[in-house]
Amino acid sequence: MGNGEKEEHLVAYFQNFEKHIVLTDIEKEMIASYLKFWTVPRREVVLSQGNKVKDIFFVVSGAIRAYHLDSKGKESTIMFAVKDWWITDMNGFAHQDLAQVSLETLKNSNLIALGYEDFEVLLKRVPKLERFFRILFQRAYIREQSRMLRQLSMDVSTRYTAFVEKYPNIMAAIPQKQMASYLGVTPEFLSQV
Amino acid sequence: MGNGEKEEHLVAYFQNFEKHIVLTDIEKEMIASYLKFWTVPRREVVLSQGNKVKDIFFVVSGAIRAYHLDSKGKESTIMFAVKDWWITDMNGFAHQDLAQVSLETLKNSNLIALGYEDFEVLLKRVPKLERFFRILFQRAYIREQSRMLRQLSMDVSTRYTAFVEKYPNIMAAIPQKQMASYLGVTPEFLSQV
DNA sequence: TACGATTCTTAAACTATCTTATTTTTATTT
DNA sequence: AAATAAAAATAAGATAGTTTAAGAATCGTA
Repeated sequence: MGNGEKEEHLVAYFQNFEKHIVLTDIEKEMIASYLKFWTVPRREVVLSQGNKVKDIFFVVSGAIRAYHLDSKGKESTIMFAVKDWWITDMNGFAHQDLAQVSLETLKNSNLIALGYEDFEVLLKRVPKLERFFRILFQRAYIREQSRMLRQLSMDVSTRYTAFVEKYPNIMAAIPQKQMASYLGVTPEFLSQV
Repeated sequence: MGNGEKEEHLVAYFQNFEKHIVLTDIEKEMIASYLKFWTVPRREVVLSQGNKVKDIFFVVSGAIRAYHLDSKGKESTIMFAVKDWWITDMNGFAHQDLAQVSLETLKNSNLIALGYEDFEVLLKRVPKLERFFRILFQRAYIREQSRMLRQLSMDVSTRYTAFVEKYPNIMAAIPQKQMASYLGVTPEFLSQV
């Protein structure tokens, strides 16, 4: 990847921060020095269930899915991330534990990775980032809670419709099979619905 | 409520902050000046679905349940909070929207309430709090994501066992009926399990 | 401590969703 | 463009969870 391309990706990265906080050029430089730029082909696993979680990823372009594989081989999709989303196994990342999910690209993707130690260092050196991630996690929490509410109170077809309305761009990026494992039903049943 | 009692509750409040950050006496005083001390009897609704969400609550003692009521009258329990937990309708609170859930005490409870405007002001005046709430929401996000994983990948009895192991103290505080509406099954079925 | 209200249990009939298997359609690679 | 692999649709029998209803146990308040 050329340097010009990296610059482009950095712009997207900082635009994301600047939705909630204002960074000086010096702060941006400092942050940039910790980042890793990944170019990943379609269907590649960037984090494997059972392994230590090293990084949190920002999706510059492409799409990623987080899924869990249980002992019977059943897949459960925990999350999708497209352009401008952050994703990792948050439990493993925050507590430096093993991953409960795998992360796999759905398309050729450009990611920006930030290691756990570097994340912690950056929060200390650029305290403004605490605010950014406070808002990010607050929103993530709200999203998950809303999802659980839909899961408990709506039937499959209503849940499907709600998801499509809320995230049309994600919808477009994924096969129905994975949608089913996100909604908690079999692909065969979703197909009928 | 006497002033000595309020002092006691404040101690619990600040001990909670001090799990993640260190506050000076001046900061504590400033924070305290924004707080509201509520004493609420059992089975009282402190936030009603459809109303504006004014406060975020810290549970000093007692227990609270957050539940949603759908058009068919079916209850879905979104969350329980016992001693030392924070609770509100986070979506309504953060976006100053209407509540999607009601909050009801399960026992006589002592709560500390913080209004939305005051919450925002405090984050500006005591920026350390951004770190505290970043960690709080990060953990809340992890919790919700783990719950969804259990919901998708485990059957009812495994989910029940997992919950009891994870939150034995919450378990003790709630009727099985409400547990069922948290797990997403009927009380009759949970009873068989 | 006793009354009324709430919660828990049990059971039978019912329904939504799952499983498995087969066919058709759509993507991806050669 | 053909060949191959993956995904979606369809259908029938199996199962997990629901509904309804009635009796037993427990809890909270008088």
